[in-house]
Amino acid sequence: MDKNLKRMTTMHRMQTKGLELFYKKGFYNTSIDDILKELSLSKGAFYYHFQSKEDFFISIIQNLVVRKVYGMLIEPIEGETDPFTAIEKCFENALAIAEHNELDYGFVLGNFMNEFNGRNEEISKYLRDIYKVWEVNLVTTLQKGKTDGYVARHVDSEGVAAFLISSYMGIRMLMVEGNSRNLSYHFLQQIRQYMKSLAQTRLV
Amino acid sequence: MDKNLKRMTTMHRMQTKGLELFYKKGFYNTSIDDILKELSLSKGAFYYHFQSKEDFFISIIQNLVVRKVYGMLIEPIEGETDPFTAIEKCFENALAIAEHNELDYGFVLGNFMNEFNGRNEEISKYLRDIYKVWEVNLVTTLQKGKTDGYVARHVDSEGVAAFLISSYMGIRMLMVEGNSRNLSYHFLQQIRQYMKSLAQTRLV
DNA sequence: AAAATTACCGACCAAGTGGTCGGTTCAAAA
DNA sequence: TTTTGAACCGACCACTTGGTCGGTAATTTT
Repeated sequence: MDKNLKRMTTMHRMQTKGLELFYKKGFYNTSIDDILKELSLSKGAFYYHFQSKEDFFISIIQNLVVRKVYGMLIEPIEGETDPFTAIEKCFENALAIAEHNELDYGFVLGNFMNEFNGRNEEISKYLRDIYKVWEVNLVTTLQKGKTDGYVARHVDSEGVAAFLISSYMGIRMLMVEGNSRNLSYHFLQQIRQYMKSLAQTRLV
Repeated sequence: MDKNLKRMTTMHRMQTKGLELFYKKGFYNTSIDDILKELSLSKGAFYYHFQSKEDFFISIIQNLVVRKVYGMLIEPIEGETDPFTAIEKCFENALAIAEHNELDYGFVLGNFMNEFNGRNEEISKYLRDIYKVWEVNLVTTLQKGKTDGYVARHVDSEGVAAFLISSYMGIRMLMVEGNSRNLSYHFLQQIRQYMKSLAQTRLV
C-alpha cells in the first residue's frame, strides 16, 4: 500500500497536467513531451505507467472527468425535488467556475466529444457514456418534477434535457476572451425564462 | 482573365478540400500533404498559391466560411418582419443540411473558434468577427420585431441572440453518430417553446 | 548483505511535419 | 519560331512526434 502511493502520486500528477494541457491545446496538438517537460519527468517514466497516449487519455477520463462531471453536474441535481431551481443553481455554479478559468468539466466533456468524434471511436464511446448518464439523470429529475407539481405535464422531458445540455455546452463554447461574464449572465437569464415557460402553474 | 481562371480553379479546389478535411479532422491534425494527396497535387503547387498553412486557412475563412454563414444563417433572417418564424425556418433548414452530413457552416464556425481559441489569435479574430455579425443581425431583427409587434417589449434582444446562437452550436456539437435526427427534432421543439414565451401576446 | 523489483532516465528510431528550391511543362505573347 | 512566365513537380531539409529499450538508482524482500 505504501509503495502503491508513490505510483499513484506520479500517475496522478501526469493525469492532472495531461488533462490541463489536452484541454487547453487539444489532445492531438499536445505532445507527451509537453506534459513531461512541465513535470520534469522522462519518457521512460511515462511509458512505465501507461501503455500509450490513448491509454493515458482513457485513464484521465475514468479518473478525473467522470468523477468531476458527477460531482459538478449530476449530483447537485440528483436528489432535488424542484428541478428548475436545482438546474439553475447548478449551471450558475458551473459557469462561475468556468469564468475563473478553472476546468469546467461539462465543457471539457463537450470539447473532447468534439475533438474525438469521427477520429477515435473508443474514446468517443467513453465520452458519450458520460453524456448519457448526465442526460438520463436530467430526464429522471424532470419526470419526478412532474409528479411533485413543479414541471408542467405536457413537457417533453427528453427534449428539455437535450436542450439544456446543448445550450450549456454552446454558451461555454462562446465564453472565450473577455466577454464571458456578460455571456454567462445573459445565458442564465434566458435559461430562467425558458424554464419558467415549462413550470407547472401553481393554483393558489 | 482567362489565365486567371486556371489559378482560381486550382486555388478553389484546394480551399474546398482543405475546409472539408480541416473540419473533419481538425486544422492541426490535418497535414497539407493530406489535402494534396486527395487532389493529386504537389507541395510546389500549394506553396505557389499560398504563403503558409495559416495564410491558406485565412483564405478559406474569407472565401468560403464568411459567405456561407451569410447565405445560410444571416440573410434568411435579415429582412423578415416576423423574427421567430424566420429564425425557426432558418434553423430548421440548417439542421436538415447538417443531418445529411454536408458542411453546416454555423457549426463550422463554432468548431474552429473552439480549436483556435488561445492558440492562434489572428485566426480567432477572423472567426469572432463572423460570429459578431451574426449576433448583431439577430439583435437588429429582434428589435425590429418589437416595433412590429412580434416580440414582447420586455425581451432582452442581446441575451436572446446570444442564447439562440449558443444553443444552436451546442446542439450541433451533440449531433454526432446516429441520434442526430432525434436530437434536432427535440431541439426545434424546444426552441419553439422558448421563442413562444418571448412572443408578443396579440390582442385580437 | 544479496537479490529482486519498482520507478525512472534519456539516447535512439521511424514516420511524419511545414516549408524550400531548382527544375520542368506548356500555353500564350513576341 | 522563339521567348517568356505562370503553374506545377518532387527531392530535400530541419524539426517534432509517439514509442522503444538498455541501463541505473533506490527501495523491499529474502
